[in-house]
Amino acid sequence: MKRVAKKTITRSLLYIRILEKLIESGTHIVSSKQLADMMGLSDVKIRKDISNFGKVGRPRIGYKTFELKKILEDFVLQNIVHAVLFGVGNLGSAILKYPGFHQDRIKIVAAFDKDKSKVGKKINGVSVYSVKNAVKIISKTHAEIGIIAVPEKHSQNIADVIVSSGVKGIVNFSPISISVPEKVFVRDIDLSIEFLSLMYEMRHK
Amino acid sequence: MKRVAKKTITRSLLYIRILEKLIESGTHIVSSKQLADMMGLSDVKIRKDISNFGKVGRPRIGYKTFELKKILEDFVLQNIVHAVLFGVGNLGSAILKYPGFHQDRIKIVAAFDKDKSKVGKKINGVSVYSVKNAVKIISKTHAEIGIIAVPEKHSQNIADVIVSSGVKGIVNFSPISISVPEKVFVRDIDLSIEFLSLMYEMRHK
DNA sequence: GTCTAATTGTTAAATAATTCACGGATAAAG
DNA sequence: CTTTATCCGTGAATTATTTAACAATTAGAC
Repeated sequence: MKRVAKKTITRSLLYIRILEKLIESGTHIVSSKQLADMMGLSDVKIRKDISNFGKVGRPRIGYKTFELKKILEDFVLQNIVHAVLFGVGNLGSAILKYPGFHQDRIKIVAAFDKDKSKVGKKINGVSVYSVKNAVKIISKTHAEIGIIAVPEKHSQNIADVIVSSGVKGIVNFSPISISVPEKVFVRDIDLSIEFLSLMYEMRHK
Repeated sequence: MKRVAKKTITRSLLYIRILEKLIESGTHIVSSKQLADMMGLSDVKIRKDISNFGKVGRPRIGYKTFELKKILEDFVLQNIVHAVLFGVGNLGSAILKYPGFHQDRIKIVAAFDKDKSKVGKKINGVSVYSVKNAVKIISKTHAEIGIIAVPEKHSQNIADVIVSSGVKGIVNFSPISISVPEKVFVRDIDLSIEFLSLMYEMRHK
């Protein structure tokens, strides 16, 4: 199978989401231009992206929303993703309650915190456990992704715990780069950097 | 002035943060290799990035931490960034309390919510106002960035408010693309997409 | 002072992503 | 049945980014 560009993958996930909305609203056909307008992209980029997955559109008509969604899903999604969260502070709690995960295909199956007063509680239906039990619970829940939302000074420590549990994917919200074995993939979500780089862009264009 | 690559900018912001830590810990000199190890990058990429801003290192020695930080700051940062937040729900509250903004150069100067029970309160020192007063307060506080953390169905509406207030930068946390005039810059932070694209990467490498 | 090893800075090559240009398909009109 | 306007798919060109290769510099050893 041909290698698909990373950016094509993330855009395809967005296409799927828009297609879901279109289908829900009863739209059966959509053109690349219409999709482009909805997403603020160029139509040719959308056609190019889709072309990675076969010839699915019809000239003079467009794409069948349901069919296109199905094809994109087959290529870029798999089953529901199970994740565990480390750190039930302000950010961690917000993540547990984030509504986007429900409609989408992400399920947080357990949360961990050092704070004993939080352990044993449930937040948005997710139980909070002691970090000590993390490895055991991760293997029991078949979690595939670990989320780091602990204070910066504990991030590397938690990363080590996640790695030792065998999980191969980490979403890191702390503003520090964690070091992990090569086979473990990390996504850094760094709020400050987003703001500051946006500011740079605003100044320089 | 020569155009600097977008990715170089975001990495430079990370360099600044690491340099701050090094300076704080009393480190005066650092090599590109050391920086690279700390950040999980290649040393040549770091030298290439820095070379955009002049010849600042010394062969056989490395970079003076303070000097390098100063030079990077001069190029990629400006004064403190003032932002306003729309939506004081779970995510919005977490953003208001996010500790990374304090050390870094971002200050949230006001928050807005539709919910009357929230208006008038202060969260982490930031006052919550009615959305009706947004334009007025934005101009008074000289905010440069608007943050959208409202439920998806109100995102476009809030984006319009932000645009009408003259703000030229938006950080959008809602999982929907907002449409704004060309002169307004948007950063989408989409949690679901991060998880799902990470999952794709894990499967395909 | 000379040599050596380490480290920067830079040009060139390779890779990745986007945009352009246009051929091909086809629905709809007449 | 023919024409026409529209929309998809794609190879080529362009632009952006990373990686490789190596020349230049210099601190430190002797």
